[in-house]
Amino acid sequence: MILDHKKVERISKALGDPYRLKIMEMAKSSGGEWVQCACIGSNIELAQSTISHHISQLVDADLLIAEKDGRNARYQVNKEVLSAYVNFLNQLQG
Amino acid sequence: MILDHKKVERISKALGDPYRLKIMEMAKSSGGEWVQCACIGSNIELAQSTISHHISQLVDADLLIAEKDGRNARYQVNKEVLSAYVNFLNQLQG
DNA sequence: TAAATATATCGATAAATTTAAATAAATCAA
DNA sequence: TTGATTTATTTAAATTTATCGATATATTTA
Repeated sequence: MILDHKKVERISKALGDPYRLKIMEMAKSSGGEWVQCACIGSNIELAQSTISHHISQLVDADLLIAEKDGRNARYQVNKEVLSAYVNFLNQLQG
Repeated sequence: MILDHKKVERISKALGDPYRLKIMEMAKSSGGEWVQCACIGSNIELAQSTISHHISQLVDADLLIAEKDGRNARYQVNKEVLSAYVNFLNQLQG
């Protein structure tokens, strides 16, 4: 998968925030499993609406894959996009 | 080299702008050689002060190594930091 | 059906970022 | 030394982003 500049910008921006980095790490530490939105909320000291907004940005950047389960939502790291982003960065090294 | 979260945030933010991405690519395409600041300026349609500001952000994030040569400045991609950033991202894949 | 729960969206405001004009500082060249 | 050149800094305006409270939507449970 090849990312265009707009996409790389979107991903970088999404990763440029401490709370969103924390969310990514929580999604990762679940070892490939889905992470509940509620679980994220209980570990970050921000309003629920703010957390929802942060998650949206990660999903919009395709860094997280979202899934609805009844009234809950759960998320997973999108390894394919992350690895395409890494490829772009490696190519930046010359 | 291991990057803390603050550093990762700083790097991501620096990469989250189209002009700064363009600057990084210009620095890369020089094949390990130094790129003149003036060269960057002549390829980006922004005010000189704005470009200088963008470059500062890349240098502050340690994505670019800066060197002064008389009244000129030149830059190089910091491969070590870029690769540490890539390591962080890979580790995010679980 | 009604109440409770989980998440998303909207509107307002605060904070941060982007941009450029003006200016400063340093160096080069005549 | 004087004037031109290159880059950095300062300041201010415009734009974008972050945050939260209130509310909406969808779903589960009693």
